[in-house]
Amino acid sequence: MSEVEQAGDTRDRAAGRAGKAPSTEESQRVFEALRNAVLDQRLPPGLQLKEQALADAFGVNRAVVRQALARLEIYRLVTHAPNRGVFVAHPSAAEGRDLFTARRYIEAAIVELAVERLTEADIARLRALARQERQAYEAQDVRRALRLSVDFHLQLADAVGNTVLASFLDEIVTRMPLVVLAHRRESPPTCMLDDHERILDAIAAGDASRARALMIEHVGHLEGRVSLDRGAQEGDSGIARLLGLEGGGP
Amino acid sequence: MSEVEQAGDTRDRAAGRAGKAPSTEESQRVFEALRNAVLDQRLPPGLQLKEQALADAFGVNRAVVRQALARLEIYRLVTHAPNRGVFVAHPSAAEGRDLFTARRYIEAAIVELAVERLTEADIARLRALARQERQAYEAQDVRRALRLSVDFHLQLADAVGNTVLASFLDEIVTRMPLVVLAHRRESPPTCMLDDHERILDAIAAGDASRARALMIEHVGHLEGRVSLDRGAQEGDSGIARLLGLEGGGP
DNA sequence: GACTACATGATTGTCAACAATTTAAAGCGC
DNA sequence: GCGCTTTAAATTGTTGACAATCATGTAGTC
Repeated sequence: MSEVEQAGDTRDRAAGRAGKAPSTEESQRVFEALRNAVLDQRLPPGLQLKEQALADAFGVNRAVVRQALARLEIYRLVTHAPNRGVFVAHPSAAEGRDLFTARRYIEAAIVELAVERLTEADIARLRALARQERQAYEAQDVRRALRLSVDFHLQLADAVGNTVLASFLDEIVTRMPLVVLAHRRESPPTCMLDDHERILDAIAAGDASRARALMIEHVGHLEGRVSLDRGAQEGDSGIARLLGLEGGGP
Repeated sequence: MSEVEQAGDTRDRAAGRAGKAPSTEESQRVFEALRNAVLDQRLPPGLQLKEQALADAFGVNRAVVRQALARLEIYRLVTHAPNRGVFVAHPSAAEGRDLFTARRYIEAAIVELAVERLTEADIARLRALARQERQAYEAQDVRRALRLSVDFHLQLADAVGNTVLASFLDEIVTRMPLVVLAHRRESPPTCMLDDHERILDAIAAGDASRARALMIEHVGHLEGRVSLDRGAQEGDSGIARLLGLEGGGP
């Protein structure tokens, strides 16, 4: 298995944690495909997902697609307008803020538990992952780096062993890409090349409060990449964004 | 159904937070009915939920029931065995521990935010709720008290205003009754008559760390009502419990 | 008597056709 | 040309029937 499949592997395991449900197996396949598309930011917010088109594309029945879409809706990845169809979600700024706030608490809890529960093997594995990620960044392969970054967070949660917290984090990171797409700012990314490795250092050293502080700071770096200012572009239907009319201050 | 509908009001609002999805409206109804049944501990873990029977009972199509069951599965309220059916979930001791651990972190986060964000009106409303709950306890109406207790936690999360954390707490408290059913211990309930009111006092006083400590202690009281000892009855199929053969030490 | 093989009944999974609703466009009067 | 009504296409929502799978009970054999 090459590197791409390797990343895909961990992602499927992560998906398995949040939405274990092997429902009908077919709908599971469709669900994960769409979910991965969201994670890779291939689906623009607001896009309509038509049942028949998806059924044809996946070679399945409309009922199967319907079930997959229903699950996507529960994870807030799509919104369902009765009698009109389902559309890729367009999270509001408020929703984005809530997600980041929740993420800070969840990730803080995870690193706190990580200090107690992680084995040497876990740390070694995560270190390798973080190294791969930094190499990808240095090689300008942003796509792969982003993927590895997500995998790092999910695998850390996985290693801690709390299935509930892991599923919560999984839901959060799955919804994040849509927030980024909807509220991206063109400012340069804040320095966060070795955030993950420094967090691992603190965990390995058994320094819970430092690990916690570093993780919260790290989430802050991520949040810096989007603009979720209160009242900025609240409640618009997205047409302004689609036409590139955003960014104008009040 | 007088009482049921009464409590159903606040409960439905809580459900609306977690699973907004008005999918087909019909399946929403079925979903909430089953969810409320779990919350009231009317469904014994392990019970099979047959599609046709539910469809007849609710006067809807099997497809509608199917959709509702799929959502219940995502919330881990039921487990789905392919080609065999869905059964009321039977959470393991490990799952119960994970739920309580996660709950401590989530509730701690909520009270921390509550100190900053709650208005006087919020606190007054919650105080009234807590008082009702204590009166119910004193009147020996355990059922109603339990219901009001759940409502207190959900409404507190609601008042804080973070939809993500609120939905996480909602999922946790919804799954709790099954844990209690599966791992109840007959020990007397620890004193927690005025836990909620004391937490409110700390919040009103702006004492975040005290509110946090009280909430964590409160969750500890709740956890004391079940026995989730490691390795106690791990992985059994539930037959021992059904026959009343549990409780024998190793 | 215990175990295996088989037949039966029940339940879930899949599917295509039909009905209801909405969106878009064409037609028409002003 | 503009606005309203009517018509048509496209899409979602619903229903029932059919196929696949599994549990149960029965007969047969060692």
